[in-house]
Amino acid sequence: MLYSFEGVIVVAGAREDLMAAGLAVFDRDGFEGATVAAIRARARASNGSFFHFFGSKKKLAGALFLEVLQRYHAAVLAAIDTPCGAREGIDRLIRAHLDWVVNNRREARYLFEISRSEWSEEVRDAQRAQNSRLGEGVERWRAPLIVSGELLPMTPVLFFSQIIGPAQIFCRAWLSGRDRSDPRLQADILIACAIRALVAPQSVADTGGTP
Amino acid sequence: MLYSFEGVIVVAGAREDLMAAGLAVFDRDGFEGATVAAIRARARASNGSFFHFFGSKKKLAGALFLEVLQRYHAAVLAAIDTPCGAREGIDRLIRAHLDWVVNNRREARYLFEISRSEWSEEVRDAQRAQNSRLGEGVERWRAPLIVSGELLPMTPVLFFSQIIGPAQIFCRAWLSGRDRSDPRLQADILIACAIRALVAPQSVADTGGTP
DNA sequence: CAATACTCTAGAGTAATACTCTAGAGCAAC
DNA sequence: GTTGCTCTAGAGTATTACTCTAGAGTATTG
Repeated sequence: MLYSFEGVIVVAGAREDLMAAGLAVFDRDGFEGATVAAIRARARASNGSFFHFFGSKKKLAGALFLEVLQRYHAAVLAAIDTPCGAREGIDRLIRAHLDWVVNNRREARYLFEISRSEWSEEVRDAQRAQNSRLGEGVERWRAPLIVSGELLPMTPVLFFSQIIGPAQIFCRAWLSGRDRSDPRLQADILIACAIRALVAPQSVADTGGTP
Repeated sequence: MLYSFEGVIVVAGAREDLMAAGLAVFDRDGFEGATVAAIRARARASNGSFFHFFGSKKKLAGALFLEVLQRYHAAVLAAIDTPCGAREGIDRLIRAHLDWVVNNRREARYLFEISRSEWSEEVRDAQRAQNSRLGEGVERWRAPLIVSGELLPMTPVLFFSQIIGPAQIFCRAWLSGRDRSDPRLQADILIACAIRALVAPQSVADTGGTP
């Protein structure tokens, strides 16, 4: 079913309702606690509909995972779609990650906490494809900066691990409720550490680091 | 039941058998796929025994989580129990983490992949207590190095996020099977990045970095 | 229009499984 | 011997993921 809402084309229908309901129920009850009945009820869909669109609870979870992953990647890529230097890009990437997690808590909780890695091959392949597309996007921004000597040379995964890894420690603590303080409060210091780890020394001196 | 095996006192019995069986079955089938029947069968314990010791499947999982967490923390703390400088300590901490994950794949998979944060308050409190004990241990090593100016001053959690965060990206990819290559291959470069992020600049020059 | 095929809805029924309950064996204390 | 406690045993129950059959709605084709 297609209709427009406030000028934007919106896709709705039982399938989309079920996925939205799934996200909500997974967030409230966790993966184990979430029952198909609860998801069906929230989406006002019959049992037949549920198993027509998704063959199982796990397949719904897999479809949801890929959709949320896509939205997350889009948010990260959007941070560096306009050209910028090494420090500026690192700043934007880390802030994009923190912002997305805080502004999309439900989705982030699902992506990083609730969803398990017991996906089917199909889902895993799609995940790999998504990951490499994200990698390519980041590389388009990063490669020239390695050539110009602003960024230290390293593998794409290692670079990403330095950007996202430390931030994720705070995000996971916040998402699980273990820590109440907004992870964005750590943005400045996380960025400073990442710049020291990733930006070439002379470049640090050039642009003038914090005194 | 207590008996000694090769000179070491070993505790065994239905409770321990069930926990070991739980770890094995969770590793093989994931949390969802693991059935109480499978765990019981592997431990050769009756249904009554299972629910006598652990009131539910989740409580077994919680007990297992705390036990594995304790072993992991012990391994990390052991890395810095003998005095050492900033660079040496960072090196040891990162290697200890990577080594533990690779040498205890089952436990690591359980800790970082399978077990989720849907624990009871009791388990979460115990987790917090464990975490702060780890934090204290790390601080005993770190505090003097901040005073002496070798390490940059920052909060304990931020420091830990820089040590563990990037390494975890590789460990999770390896644990999930997404990436086959041994995460320990990244040790040197992860350590180099962490040193740039955490060690005071003059100290970097002093000790002579890799050319 | 009629016939057909296809998508989706509906809900009763089934099999699996986490958990409960009652009974009792083994053992220690007194 | 009796009592009390810990642990074992397994039959029974309630929940829940999933299957199956039937049919309504809708597009397609002759």
